[in-house]
Amino acid sequence: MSSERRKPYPFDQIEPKWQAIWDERCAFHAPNPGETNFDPAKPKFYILDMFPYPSGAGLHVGHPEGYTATDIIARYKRMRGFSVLHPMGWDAFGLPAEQYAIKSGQHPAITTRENVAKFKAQLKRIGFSYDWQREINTTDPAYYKWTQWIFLQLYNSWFNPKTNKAEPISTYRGKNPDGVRLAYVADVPVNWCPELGTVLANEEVVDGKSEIGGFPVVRRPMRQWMLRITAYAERLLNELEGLDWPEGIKLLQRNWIGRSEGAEIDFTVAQVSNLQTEEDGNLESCPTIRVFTTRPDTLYGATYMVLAPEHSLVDLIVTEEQWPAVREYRERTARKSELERTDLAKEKTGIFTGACAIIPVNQERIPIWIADYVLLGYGTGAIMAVPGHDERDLEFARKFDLPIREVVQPPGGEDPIGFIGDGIAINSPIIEGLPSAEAKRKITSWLDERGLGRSTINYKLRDWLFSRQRYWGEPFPVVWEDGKHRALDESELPVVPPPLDDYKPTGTGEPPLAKAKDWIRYSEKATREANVMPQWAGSCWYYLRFCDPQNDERFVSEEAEKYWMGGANDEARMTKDEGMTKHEPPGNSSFVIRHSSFKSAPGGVDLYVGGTEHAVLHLLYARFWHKALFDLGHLSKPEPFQRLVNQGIILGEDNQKMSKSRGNIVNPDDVIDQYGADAFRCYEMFMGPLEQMKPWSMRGVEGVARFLARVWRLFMNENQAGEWQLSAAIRDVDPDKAQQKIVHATIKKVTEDIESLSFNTAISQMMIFVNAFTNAEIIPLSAMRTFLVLLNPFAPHLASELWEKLGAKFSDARRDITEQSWPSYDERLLVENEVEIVVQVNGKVRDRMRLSIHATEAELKAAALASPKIKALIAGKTVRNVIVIPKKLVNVVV
RNA sequence: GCCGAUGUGGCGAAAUGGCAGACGCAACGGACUUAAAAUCCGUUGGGCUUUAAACGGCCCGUGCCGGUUCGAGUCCGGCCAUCGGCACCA
Repeated sequence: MSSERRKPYPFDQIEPKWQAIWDERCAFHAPNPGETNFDPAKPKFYILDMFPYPSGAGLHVGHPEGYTATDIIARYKRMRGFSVLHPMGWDAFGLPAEQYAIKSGQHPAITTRENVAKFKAQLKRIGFSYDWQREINTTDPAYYKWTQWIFLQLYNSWFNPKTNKAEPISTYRGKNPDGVRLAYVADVPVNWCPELGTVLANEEVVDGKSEIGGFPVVRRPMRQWMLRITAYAERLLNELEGLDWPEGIKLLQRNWIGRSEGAEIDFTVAQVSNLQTEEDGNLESCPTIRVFTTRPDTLYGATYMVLAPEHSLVDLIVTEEQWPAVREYRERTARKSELERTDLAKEKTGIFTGACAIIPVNQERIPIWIADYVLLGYGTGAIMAVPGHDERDLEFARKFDLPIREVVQPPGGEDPIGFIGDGIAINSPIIEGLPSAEAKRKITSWLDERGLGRSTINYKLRDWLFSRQRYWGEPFPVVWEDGKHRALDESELPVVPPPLDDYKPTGTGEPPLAKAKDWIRYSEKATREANVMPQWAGSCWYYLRFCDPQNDERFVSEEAEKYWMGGANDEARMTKDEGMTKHEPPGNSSFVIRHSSFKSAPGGVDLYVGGTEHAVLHLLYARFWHKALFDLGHLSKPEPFQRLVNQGIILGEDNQKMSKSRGNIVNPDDVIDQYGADAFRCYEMFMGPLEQMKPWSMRGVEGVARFLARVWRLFMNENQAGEWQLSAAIRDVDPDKAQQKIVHATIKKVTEDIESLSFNTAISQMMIFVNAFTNAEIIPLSAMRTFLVLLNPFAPHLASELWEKLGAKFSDARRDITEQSWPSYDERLLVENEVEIVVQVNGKVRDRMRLSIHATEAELKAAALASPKIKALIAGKTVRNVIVIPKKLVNVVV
């Protein structure tokens, strides 16, 4: 462009100016207890964004969506007298920096530093009111020292089933403490990704390929660090209840945890050819196979049994003649990658072992098969197959021509074969004629009495695979000596990884750190653990560190934790919000801050905003760590995040997901260059409901920018010389009645809409306000001041500047707008004397009339029936009913 | 297959069971201007109709079908479509 287009208002000067002022004054620093300026009378409010991974690509418009929402609330809450904790940091360990290091040889720390600087500059440009003194970085040794410390807490504790909580390992009385630690070592079949040279967690594998990069993944057994999250399955499930999270997210977590009630049943193996060689002289005690089932009432319907191919008893029971086929099958399944296993899910495969099992209730013999549709990791890795009442078993039985037996009579009289619901037990002597629920109970206790089974609860949730064969992550504070692991002492933290000449994976599964020969050697006898922690580790507890980010004595001081994450302040917060008008949109309860729940709120962070992609993993892992630390007495509440809100994805202008390949990515910097940060913020919020997916539109940004320019021109005129000066129309006079009304209506609407996170409609109301004043000859100062305060959370630079301009002319100005308190409204000023009443005939609007709001039902009815239009419509018909809704409408039914 | 979310003008959307489409975009018309941009004012769901023109009047309309109700975008039942998650979990 040859000549720069004139800006509709000078945002390019205003915005950097105020950002510099805020920075210089540390305007948004939240003091901790004990710090000067700390005001114990103020209730706290902890509002948190999911901190980003600072990628080389920089910020995209999706990031600031949630960040803008939280910034509005943070600014609003401050103006309502809260002490607001609103921090930002960097989740900076991760693969991209490491892969760049592999290519360039540059240490990932350098890449990370550059990317962080870029992200931070971009965020600052948007004018977010973060407390930058609390900035943290997961790759900073001062930070990950405490990540390692938390690992030590897990390592040094166990889950006591009697107390249902974690306790120091010293309270464990058993023989094998290493078998019960919350952090333990196990040889597990893992998802090995040869391309990345690392192991991936199940959830990092999508369709048999790595989530990052899309490389093929195969199963391979390896020694790994695991975290015993399964010990917390029950609590992670039950304690969801007290959280103000979207129901959908809670459901996702419930399904992920996957609790199911059922029974374990022991089956004796009937023919054991190899037993003699395996266990000499102990022929009497035949092995038993334990199965898990949710339908013990279908025990009589079991016609065969299936073990997972990797099941340890397979070797023991397989017969001589079946041995080659079984071995071949096992090798074939082991070779299958995850991808093939899911792809081939359509067709069931399996092989007979030659052995038989005995049904404990009737001594009947059934064949034992192995098949990969039975998973080793779930239940006992073995099932009793009831093809009559299970789809998978039915498919398998039909393919291999195994018998099918009916043992449940469906209630509706449909075909029992393939019926999987509850019905009446048939062909089942012990429970004959009982409904399924009762039959389950009876047969389970029958088995229990005879030591043949027991009721059990199973979870889909698996223990957390916690080690990675990478460089750019937290090293474990662990050494190995004589094949045994040993934790380092707290005093040896942080364990800092050495720089390497070459960050390439070794390809053998050995982590890159193994190359650092000097570092690995811990002492004469001991060597360091060479694995590192996964990226989740740092993000599992960052919200705690924000409470006290510089502490080098503790991961967070007790006092700070208690204040920001604790409940001591709940009362005060409630009182503070009493008297505020709230409306609860029905069926949308997740939108509303439920102040009534504060008293018993289990969570510490008051509002946590981020994307749905973290619905299970991050949120579940963080809850797990939080509970363990809570059990060990380090935290005051059992849950980390009281209220959770997910922002929706922002699509490109073409309604497609933004991506490089589609070329539809919108860069926030470009938007801000052209329209300013305030317009960018307001547009992000004006697009639609926060939680909804919605497409970007540059035209839409323009519209919002136009609104802000109208705000500017409401206050400012251009003089002959083309300079902006405060409008002479603004005078210190009382607003008239109509103006009064719109001021208070706007306070009410904006306040309620911020509380319910309906930012789009709050902005609409402010547009209505501005439209109403645009052509006023005299603009009352007080109305403008109120308006600027309402606008401030949304467009803080513009509001600050105009507030300052008003202050320069009118001596009543008191400090910056950020220090003003939020206005309250007077409901009485919103009430009109007269109101329009709609008159309907059979539910259709036929007339309207203006009546006093005090008109009685009888008066309304009379007025409606007296209307000429209505008279004409109901002429010759009998009025059957008249419904009167005071202040609203009259419906005449004929 | 299972679970969840969503479906309203040309577009983004709004609507405690009570006037569907607030607010914004786009479009069109007007004012200002030598002109354009910017700005300001107005019109704008579809169809039919009265009229010289205007004012008006009527019908239809919130994915589809049904129900509850004086009254349904909203509540209930059944379907369809799109998006997201899970996927042999016994």
